[in-house]
Amino acid sequence: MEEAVANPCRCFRKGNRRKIEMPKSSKQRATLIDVAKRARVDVSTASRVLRGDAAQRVGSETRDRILKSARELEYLPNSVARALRTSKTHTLGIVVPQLDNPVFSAVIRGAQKAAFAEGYALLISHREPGETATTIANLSKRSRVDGLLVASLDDDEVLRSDLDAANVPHVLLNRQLPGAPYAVVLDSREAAKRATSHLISLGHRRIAHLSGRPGGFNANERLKGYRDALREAGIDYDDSLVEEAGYTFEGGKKAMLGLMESDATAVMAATMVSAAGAMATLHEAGWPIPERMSIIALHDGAIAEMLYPALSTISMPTEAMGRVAATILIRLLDGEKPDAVAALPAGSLIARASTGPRKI
Amino acid sequence: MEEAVANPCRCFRKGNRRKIEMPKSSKQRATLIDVAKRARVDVSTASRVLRGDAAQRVGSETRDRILKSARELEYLPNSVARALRTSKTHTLGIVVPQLDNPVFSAVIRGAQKAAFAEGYALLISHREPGETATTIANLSKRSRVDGLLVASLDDDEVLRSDLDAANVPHVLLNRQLPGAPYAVVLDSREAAKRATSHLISLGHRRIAHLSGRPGGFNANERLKGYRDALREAGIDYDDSLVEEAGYTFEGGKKAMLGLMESDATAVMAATMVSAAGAMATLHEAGWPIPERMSIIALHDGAIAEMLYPALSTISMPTEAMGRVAATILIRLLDGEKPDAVAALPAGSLIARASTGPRKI
DNA sequence: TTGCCATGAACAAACGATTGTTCAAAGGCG
DNA sequence: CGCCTTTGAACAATCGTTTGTTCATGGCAA
Repeated sequence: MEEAVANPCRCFRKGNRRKIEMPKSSKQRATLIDVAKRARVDVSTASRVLRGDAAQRVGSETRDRILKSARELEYLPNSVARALRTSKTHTLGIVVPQLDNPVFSAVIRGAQKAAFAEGYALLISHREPGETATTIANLSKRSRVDGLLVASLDDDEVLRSDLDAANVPHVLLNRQLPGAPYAVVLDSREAAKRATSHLISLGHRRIAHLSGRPGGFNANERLKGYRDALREAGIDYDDSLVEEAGYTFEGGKKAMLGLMESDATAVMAATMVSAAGAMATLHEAGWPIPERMSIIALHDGAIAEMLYPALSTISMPTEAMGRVAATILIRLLDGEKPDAVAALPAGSLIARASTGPRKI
Repeated sequence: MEEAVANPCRCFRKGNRRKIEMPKSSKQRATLIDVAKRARVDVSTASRVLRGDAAQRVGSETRDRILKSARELEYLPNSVARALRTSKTHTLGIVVPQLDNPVFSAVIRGAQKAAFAEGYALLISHREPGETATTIANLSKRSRVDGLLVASLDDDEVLRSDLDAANVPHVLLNRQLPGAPYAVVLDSREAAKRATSHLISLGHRRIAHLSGRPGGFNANERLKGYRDALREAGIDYDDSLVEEAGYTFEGGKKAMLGLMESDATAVMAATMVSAAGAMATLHEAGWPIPERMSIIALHDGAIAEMLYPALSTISMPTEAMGRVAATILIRLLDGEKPDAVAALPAGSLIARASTGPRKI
């Protein structure tokens, strides 16, 4: 019944194709076949010319005819057909745990730019914390993406098994995982050290740390940097000054509540968002920043300027991380053997109003 | 004959396939051919069963064999091949002007969820302000996406011609464009009215407005809502109190500078980001918020809580906008005729600390 | 018993590109 | 002047699905 409706179209198109040179209603995209037909060559020849196949020699006159024909028809290769034949989609997937965190926005932006520049598209997959592995696996198993850029706050084992199931080339973002070879990491340790040193140089001695996910790769690195700075300054490490805040506003708020019981005069937060939470708590309690409590965070971004007082930070090349990760992944897909781990240096101190000399 | 010599690889694989049931190194994904072979049916039959083709009757025994085979082989259809055959990629593209704006993050999240739920993937394209039309066109012309979700701050003509060039179904986000039928819009007018009314109810009479891109669809709507509220309260409209701030932090900062010359006691900002800029200026000048200047913004989000004082807002269903837009687009692609414009109601007032009674 | 129709499944042709192989003509060499 | 090597371009198979058609079979009515 519907068949009767659906059928004539095909037949019409077919017949039309064979008889008339340009049957397509200009709305219809031109295919390689159209180009070849118009240039009076075989599609294989047209393909080789348009792809710039060096192995095959083509007469310059023929070449010109094909090029001209393609230009006139505004030919653009159909990437689906190409993908099927070559089994490369020229699409990268990026998996992020939260979309509203400015850090991830920057990573996505960087990845997008690099991918685009290399002729790749970027598929985005927002993976809710509790969501199952299907997200990652689905993208790859149905061969929608050639490779994956993965940012995850999940436990090692969970992530590990997800990636195994996906069985697709991948580059980890700011994280290392035993068995997952490729990663781009920021020098969080050095950044944490610089942040802490800044506070020390302002005269602070009792410096607290709002840590990320305890046991996580980054949390450990940052803790190391924090201790490095203390050690260099001859300050004893006191683990009661380290409070878990995760990477959320709420986490920062709660953690700061605990820290206000201590004698800390300054805080080094793992990320801007948790720093913002800490500042909210301080405001509520009426503690002046930085007079009563200095605060500095890792990562820089627009919101650092929006906070009051403006947040001092150690900038981190997050956009570059996205860019580099995408580039590495593409190299990998091209069969090259890039370095397994790309370490990006920490950025510099951006001293704003949230840090000041110790007053008490 | 020569084939045997020249083509060893291919032949080997072919022969192998025919003899052994599961030649693939388990790393290799199973294809429909494998499933059919294992179930001893033709691939067309397998296809019809697995896709649930109602038009074709299949013996229940045969059906079971195919289903079982697919299960055992962990068959997942190759979406590229399917896309080639059906010319539907089951991929949506989303174009956004800025990735770090929390409003767009929310839209993307919503779109992602809805798309995913319908079996679509989401391709993201960050379109830098000055960037040429190629972004939009490239996604569609190479048939990578079936349709586009478009958020743009560009001028009507620019956007118009970009979309024309792309020639692909699209849904506009929070914007209407003559000639572009489908759009999801937020009720900015009502939101602006509510925000302004809130300030009026606090006793303010001289209320300034930080507007968006003047002449833009949203800026106009918001201005209307602002004037609606003033009119209802019997307050005269004074266009010297309307200052352009765009949608940026810097814009908000500058605009507030101008407003401080006026006798305004409250500000209604078009967006959180420009409100944050305005607050920064006030802080710099030492004007207490809300004592000397109340401020409220449209759209709610995490940063409203991070600002100091916490920003009062009229929440807007931005995530829903993404969700609805994706849903409409998919309906459209399914050949349905959804309503051209989906208007989402404004959210409610979230009164925080940045607005207070008029003091002077 | 013959003929016909429904049923269930195989056949085969696309979708638009890439790429290994073959083939005809032209050119060089002995 | 004929043979053999280049050179340039066509031929054809294939990627994994979908879907219009055809074909064999068995059951039923005439």
